[in-house]
Amino acid sequence: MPELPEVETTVRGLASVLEGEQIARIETRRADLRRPFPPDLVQVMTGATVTGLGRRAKYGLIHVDRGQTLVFHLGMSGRWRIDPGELGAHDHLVIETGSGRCLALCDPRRFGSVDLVESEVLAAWPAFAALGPEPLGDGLTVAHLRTALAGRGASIKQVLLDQRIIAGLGNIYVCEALFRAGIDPRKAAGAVSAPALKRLVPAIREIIAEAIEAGGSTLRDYARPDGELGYFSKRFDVYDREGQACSRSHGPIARIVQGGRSTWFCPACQR
DNA sequence: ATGTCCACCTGCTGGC
DNA sequence: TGCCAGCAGGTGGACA
Repeated sequence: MPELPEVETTVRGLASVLEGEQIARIETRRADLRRPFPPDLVQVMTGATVTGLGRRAKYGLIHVDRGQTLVFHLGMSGRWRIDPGELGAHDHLVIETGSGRCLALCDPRRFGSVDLVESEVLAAWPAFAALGPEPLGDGLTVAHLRTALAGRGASIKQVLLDQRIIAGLGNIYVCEALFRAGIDPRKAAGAVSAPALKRLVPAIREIIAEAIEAGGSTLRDYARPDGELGYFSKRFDVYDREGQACSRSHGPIARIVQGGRSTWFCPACQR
């Protein structure tokens, strides 16, 4: 699943196909993903011109000239296939452009979603209204984290997965950022020291920026929309590396479960 | 409010 | 070889 860097990579891939293009045809091939497709999706999008692409947190945005924005989320297993040729069982939404290009939203687990939102009030859309700052934006500061984490007894790992604190971090990049900042993922969020928060902010920015630069990560079922592989997965320090040697301390990477999800970290480096 | 658990769904991997 | 348990990038609802 796509975290922020994978969604950003996806959006850039889609932009190269959709920007300025007319949507000649759009087809839903089942009734729902996580939620039903919007009932007016086909009517609104057919014949519309794409005015721009965007991203907020892990959501991709396709703006059209009818004051509406198609908002998609890739869930755990979603990806867009560009000019797929033959459609498969998990290609649930298909878009054809005026110049004959084809896009298929493929999502085997169907944890993703597609919504239609009025572009003017996008920021007030319920799923967006509560989101925290973007990791690469001006809003992610030590002061913000200090306030947002104050008094929180849950582990820093779990709290950083909360999209209201920072928008767009997922399991991979939280693990990687905590490693880079040298913070024990089990530590209560409110007990993380000021110097540690000062390391955490640039650690998050760097990880996310490097991952976008590398074109996202490639795991079990993620690929860039153009079919090329992302290279960031080769650079993980801790994610999915249980038992392997830490690049810094050379001690073994540990795996624990927090909130039902795996956390990988180096017990020697992260305190 | 905060924290914890679990459901949603399919596919892959590793152990027996 | 085959089967089955366990696990996977996220979100959000139900509970204490």
